[in-house]
Amino acid sequence: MVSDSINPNISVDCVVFGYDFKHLNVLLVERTLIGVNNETIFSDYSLAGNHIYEDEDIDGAASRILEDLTGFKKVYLKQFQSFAHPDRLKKIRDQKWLRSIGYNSQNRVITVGYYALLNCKEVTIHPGNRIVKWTPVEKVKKLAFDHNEILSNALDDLRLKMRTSPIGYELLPKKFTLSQLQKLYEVIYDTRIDKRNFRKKIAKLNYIVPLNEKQKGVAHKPAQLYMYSQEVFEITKREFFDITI
Amino acid sequence: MVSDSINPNISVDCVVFGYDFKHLNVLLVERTLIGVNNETIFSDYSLAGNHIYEDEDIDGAASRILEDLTGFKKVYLKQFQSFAHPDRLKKIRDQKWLRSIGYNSQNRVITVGYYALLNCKEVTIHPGNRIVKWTPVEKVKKLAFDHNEILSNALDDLRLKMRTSPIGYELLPKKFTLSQLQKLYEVIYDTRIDKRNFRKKIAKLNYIVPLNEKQKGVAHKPAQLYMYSQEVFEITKREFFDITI
DNA sequence: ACAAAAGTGTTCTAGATACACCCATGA
DNA sequence: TCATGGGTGTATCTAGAACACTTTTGT
Repeated sequence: MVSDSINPNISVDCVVFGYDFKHLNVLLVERTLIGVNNETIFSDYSLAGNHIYEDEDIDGAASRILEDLTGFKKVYLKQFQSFAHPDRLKKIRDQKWLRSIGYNSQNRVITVGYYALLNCKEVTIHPGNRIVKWTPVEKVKKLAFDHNEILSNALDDLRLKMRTSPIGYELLPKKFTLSQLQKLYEVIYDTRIDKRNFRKKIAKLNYIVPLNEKQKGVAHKPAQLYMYSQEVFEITKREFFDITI
Repeated sequence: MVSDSINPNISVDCVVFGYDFKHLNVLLVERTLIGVNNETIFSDYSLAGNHIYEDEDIDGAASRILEDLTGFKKVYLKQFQSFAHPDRLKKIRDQKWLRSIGYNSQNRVITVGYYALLNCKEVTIHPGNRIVKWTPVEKVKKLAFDHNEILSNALDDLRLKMRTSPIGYELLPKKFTLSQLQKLYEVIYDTRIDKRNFRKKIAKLNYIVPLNEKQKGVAHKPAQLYMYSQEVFEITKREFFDITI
């Protein structure tokens, strides 16, 4: 399928967002530079990213990188922005790192940013030989390259996109409760929502479908489970005109 | 400032939108391939685009391309999507064209898509030695390369963006009437809006400021002129939570 | 029996929609 | 004086906001 020649000028970076019912997390990959005497020169984190193959589409490259790192395929993945500042890989530690892994550190590299949405509890990460960790987005420290900027723009785009399309469900398990959905909005927009008003609003959306099933094994009244139906959404959505600002 | 070495793998394409109070137009550049006997092999249109210089940022490259073509600088310009399909330049006529202008037609090229917003009546295009024309977006025929796809995605992004940020004003002159603004929304969303309701809505937006000035020289009651104030918008905007779908 | 989250209704306010006539100007 | 687009108000309906108690389960 894919040739073994990579394009040295084009890479893809994936911001992998995962929701665990408490925080919005991002999946970070450890980057540790070891010196000749086996000492650690530095250790920090980066987003999941890599160069693309010459005969590979970028959407395909993004899924490949995600599958490589996590072991699963069917994940919501959206291209949101490209980053191409000539100096984006020119910080000293980034240059050292690039040379250590055998790259020509003088190459101009444009990276295409994607974000992935998934539910932490529904998936298991198979990181191969890399060390990865989930970090709540508000606790992320200084990352490799321009990855803080990439993360921050991904978050902005996610917040915007969630207001105009039903993508929040990608961060939840197939079957979810209304409280889990409400908490998701509260976490992403850092706000509080009234439970009764929220439920009235959701009740009007016919693409959020109640199932004949309740939560089990919880130490309180078990909640009704719901699913999101893409099919119902497609059929019932309508164009609207609104100057929301 | 800018070195003379271009990056053969990275280009920028600008979708230049212009509003003329009747249509949303896009600026197209003629592409004519002339044979050895001076016969026209084909003639069609493309978006405004070019490769970037090695030491140039892509935002800078986009403004440069826009300035080259139109002769003006201060234009709203937004990156919206990158296009990187391996076969995007592989159609026969595109290959012929690339060879005729001295490019290696086998190069893999990723292009970063931008759109520009301006008012046709407020600007004069200085296209240099190129032939350009404004075309209403709904009348655009088959374009060069993957430019129809780029245009169509730019339009989708513009329609989405206009719902959540005040960018429509970039398509109007500095001073505009409420009817011109209403018509803009009607054209872009292909819809009809009730005049009284529209005006009530606008009246609530304090960043659309009435001026002490009216239209002149029109064969009917002259309209009140308004301006958009970015400054007022920045100060009065507030975050909002909304599941609009 | 207690702790924990689920689930539910009413009142008030604000915004959306539908709709028709008079006004100021240039030709 | 006519043609053209500018400008205005009311009544109805729908959606948003504020607010507190009972229910069901596991421990």
